[in-house]
Amino acid sequence: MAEFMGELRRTDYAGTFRIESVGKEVTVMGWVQKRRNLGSLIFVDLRDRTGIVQAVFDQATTPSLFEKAEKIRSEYVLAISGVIRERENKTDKIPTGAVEILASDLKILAEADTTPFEIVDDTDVNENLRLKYRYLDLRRPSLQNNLITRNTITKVTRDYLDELGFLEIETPMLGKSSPEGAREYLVPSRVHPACFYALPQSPQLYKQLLMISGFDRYYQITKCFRDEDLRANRQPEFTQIDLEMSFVEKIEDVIYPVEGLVKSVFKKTLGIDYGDAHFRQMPYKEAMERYGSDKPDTRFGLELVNVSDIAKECDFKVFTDALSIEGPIKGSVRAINAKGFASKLSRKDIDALVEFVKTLGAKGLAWLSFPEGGEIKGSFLKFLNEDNIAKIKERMDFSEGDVLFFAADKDNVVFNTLGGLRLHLAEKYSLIDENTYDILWITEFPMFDYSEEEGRLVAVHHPFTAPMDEDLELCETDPLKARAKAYDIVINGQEAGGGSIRINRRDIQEKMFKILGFTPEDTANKFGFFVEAFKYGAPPHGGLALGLDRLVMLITKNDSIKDVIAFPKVQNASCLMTGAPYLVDDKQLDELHVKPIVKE
RNA sequence: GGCCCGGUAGUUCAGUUGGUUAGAACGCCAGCCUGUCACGCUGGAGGUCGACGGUUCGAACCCGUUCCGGGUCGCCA
Repeated sequence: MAEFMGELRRTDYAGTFRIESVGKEVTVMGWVQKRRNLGSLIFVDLRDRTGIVQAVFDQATTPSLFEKAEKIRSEYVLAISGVIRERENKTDKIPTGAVEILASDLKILAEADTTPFEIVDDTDVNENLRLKYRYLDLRRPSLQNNLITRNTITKVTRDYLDELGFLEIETPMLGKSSPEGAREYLVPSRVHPACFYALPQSPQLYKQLLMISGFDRYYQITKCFRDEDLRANRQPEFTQIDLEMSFVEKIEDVIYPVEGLVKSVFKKTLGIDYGDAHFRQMPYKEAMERYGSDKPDTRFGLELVNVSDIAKECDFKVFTDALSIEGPIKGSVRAINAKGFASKLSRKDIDALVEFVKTLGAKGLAWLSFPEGGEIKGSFLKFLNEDNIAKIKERMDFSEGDVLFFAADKDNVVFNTLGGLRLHLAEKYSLIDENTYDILWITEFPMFDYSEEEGRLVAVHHPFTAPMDEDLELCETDPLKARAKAYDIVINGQEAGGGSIRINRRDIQEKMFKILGFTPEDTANKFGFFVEAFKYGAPPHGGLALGLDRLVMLITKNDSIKDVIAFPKVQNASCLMTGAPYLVDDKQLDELHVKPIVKE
């Protein structure tokens, strides 16, 4: 039977004892990691969030206590009192391995059924089961440490931003649906039939309004919601470190303080000191052309090279067709050189890569292989003449041992294909040094993108993003070439955050709405209160949001966002532990004016 | 919505011409054991082979459907 704590109170955490602790009278409380019963000597490993300490129960000296200890099983909750003494046999497997507690009192605070899986750090238990019993999975030290690191990061963030005069201000969870952007979670209103709140995709509008209110520097560590499909690094509810600053105009006005924050986080969590140098900035165009991605992983090569001019001279229809594509997005032929891969890639491997790129939207992948001491071979060699090959060799630095991959299509498809291929190759052939952090800014994003689906221009960032001063005119004359004062911070090929300088001049804002095809009526409907606010004195402002979960993931070197969130959801946005979302009573639906689904 | 992968004791897995009573390891239970720390030794319990249907004398295995989960593409201003 479980007992009360009585007079016992914890004096120390289990993981804190060292050889210096010898002689100390202590009381520890925690869970049983392991019990080893040797007959008339019992060892109990007691675990709390700081670590494990061994307690000893000796039948010869404390027979009644020993009898009680015989009942102990894994994951029982115990209070153990005793004196710290040096171990006869020390171990360096745990930090407390030089000492142990000679138990003089024991209280069984809670018994425990056998857990559905063993609580050990290096587990290969199925994730579903662990998520169903998330509270048990969270007992594992690695997950505890992830959440402890997460706490360190938010603490450092608050300290750092507070130091710079930022105010933490909360904004509503129940807001108004805004039509652009990600799909929103909606909450039906009881008192307003047929009306819905939307959970925020981000506090974007509110934080800009706070600037208009004069709060000057705002931040918030807040939940955001997006009703889109999940990925390894994407959850339906996630946390952003969201900030906004007034009286900023250049991107550096925002970027530099954020760099300071990121550096502070890396220093306090990993001890990595980035010094005073700024993170490097790479224009969007360069990122796309060199890496085929706006979130490039620059820890390895395999860079893209434009070979359109050479391809134009070939008789290869795939190339010439791609190059004759007309429309807002032009076609191109680009290639990457997998240096030294000729011996690594069999014909079968290459065929697999061709299949792989088809999942990225490519129609195919042309290739040339130059084996050591052999002849060049490849999928379209017969369409190349001597001159073509010579030019390719020179442009691509193509020599013995190399394999070239060519993609020919619209630019966006080519970038996606080769960008995806280079990541795939890097991962498959371990080209990345996992112990380094590569941090850079991507800048000069385009203002607009052409949506084939809607047949119009759409804002790449959002409609309140300021254009670069020198591109103001381009917005009207050649909008797809206009660049924005927008920036993303990219860490190890992951978008860790992004933001922009906002438009605060009404004339420019109106121009943007016009280019996006919003009529004054549209504008009033979609952003009425927001646009109106700008009439009453909006300071120049800008900001950014960092994805806290992704930041914690990167710093704790986890591949899955679930590992850094206490109670995450699975791919279909359900929670395996609680069963959410679930059916509700018809009565509840009725109150909310929502009709139950009638099953046929 | 598309594509790929997975589902067999509590857990991780094995299980081929389709053929007795479906195995192993760990965990669990019991007994023995005073220096273990992956304790050891002996014994034991534990299975709707995800579900449904079909083929067959006979299905964990073959076929179909379906459910659950993972990854990814679309999507994510």
